[in-house]
Amino acid sequence: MIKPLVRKTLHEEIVNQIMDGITNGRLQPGNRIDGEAELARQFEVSRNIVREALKSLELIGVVHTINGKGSFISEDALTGIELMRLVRMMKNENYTIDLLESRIMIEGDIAYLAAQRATKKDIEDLSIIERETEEWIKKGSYKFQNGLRFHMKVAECSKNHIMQKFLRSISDELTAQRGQLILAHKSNDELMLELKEHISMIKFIKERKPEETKKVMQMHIMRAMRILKECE
Amino acid sequence: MIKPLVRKTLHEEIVNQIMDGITNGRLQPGNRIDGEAELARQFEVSRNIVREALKSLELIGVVHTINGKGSFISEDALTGIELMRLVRMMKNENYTIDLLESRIMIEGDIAYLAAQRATKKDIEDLSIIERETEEWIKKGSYKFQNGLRFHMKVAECSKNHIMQKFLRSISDELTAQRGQLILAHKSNDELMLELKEHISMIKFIKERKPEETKKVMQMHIMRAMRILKECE
DNA sequence: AAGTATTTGTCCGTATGTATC
DNA sequence: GGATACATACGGACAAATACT
Repeated sequence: MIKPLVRKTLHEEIVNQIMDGITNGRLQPGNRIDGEAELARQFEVSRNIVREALKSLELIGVVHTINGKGSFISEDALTGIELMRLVRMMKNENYTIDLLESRIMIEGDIAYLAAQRATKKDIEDLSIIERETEEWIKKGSYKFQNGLRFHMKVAECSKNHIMQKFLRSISDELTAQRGQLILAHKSNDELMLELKEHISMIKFIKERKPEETKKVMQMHIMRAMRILKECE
Repeated sequence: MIKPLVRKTLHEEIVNQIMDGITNGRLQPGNRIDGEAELARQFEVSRNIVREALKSLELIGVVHTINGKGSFISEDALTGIELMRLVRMMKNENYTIDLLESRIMIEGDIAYLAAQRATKKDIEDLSIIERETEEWIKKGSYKFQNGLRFHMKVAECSKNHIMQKFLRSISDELTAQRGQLILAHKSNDELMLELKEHISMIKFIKERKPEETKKVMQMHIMRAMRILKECE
């Protein structure tokens, strides 16, 4: 067996230790953490290192620091930690299939909500996007990023901001991992077929048919999944 | 009008500027960022401040640093940024309703998958959890955290690690925000009713009935939502 | 193959602003 | 107001990793 040869940096080590402390209950939400100087002494590192760790944890809301008072474990520290681990998992290509499956589920839910909640203006916007996309395809200047516009607008129609942001993260990650690959394997015919599904969805949203909208959306994304699997 | 009086720290400002740069396309994935010394000169701050910002961004995978070479924008930098913004949104109590709705959707999906994929051992585990919970309720020693055990095990049955982690984040956040509140308003009768629903779900999972499992799960969570709304 | 410049990793000392009692 | 504890911020220094010649 070959060694992993990861040279962990000191601040990274401190971040992990604090996270673990919270996960296993040793550090409780609301508790004050020792001062920077004291932590530096305990970990036997410089204060700069402690600060780098603390500021990192602060960014994801695991701790919060009050000038002159000290640093405290946030009440909802676990949220940040779990989302942190979710980031790591999403970026690990071993979970690409889970990611795609998540997208199918989430987009289905979002489509369902969109059909219930889209305003008249929302539906107009969807139609405009669809027409523009059609022109781009015909011109041959279609880019992967264009394909996401429709999906993001549907997410907006759902009026659920959490699901919207989560879908955005998933899509960004999938794009980074396989965006070019997927697009390269899409013929113009396939793009036009996807466009027809878009139109079909707009119709169902307009008619307020959540279940139908959801089904078309899921079929729609499953094709991308099939294309992905084919070229592996 | 009164001033907002936000005293932003320097490293925070740098974090935001780099994030914005990536979002608006000025900084492209793969690009190298100027060295720490150079950035310190540009921002007119010390190197330590720059490092605090860079290490924070590294934790959420927006940049990665190689010793002796420099810092680079990650290919999937947007994923980290969007998940970062999701953390902020989840922690903002204005979005509690969106959060609960998300939980209803996600748990429905997870229950659906669980009914398709649970192994025999999974189902045994679920039964054990249910029996233990029943005893706790009868003893009167039921805690909110116990209620989550069943849900987390169902998530495990789904075999989708991404959805599992996301549900965990949502649940953690809801617990932090309203955990005590919800539990305080649950009578023993209500707890027993929930237990019956758990048993019903286990039955549907055993019989491989995804749609039914999903429906019970969603009803199950909607009751918590109603209790939440009642005591506002 | 060896040497030099660049860049990150780490530490130290010091000064200042802020909160608490 | 004064003392204390703490976070914020600065600048200098050297080691370790990397790149280039």
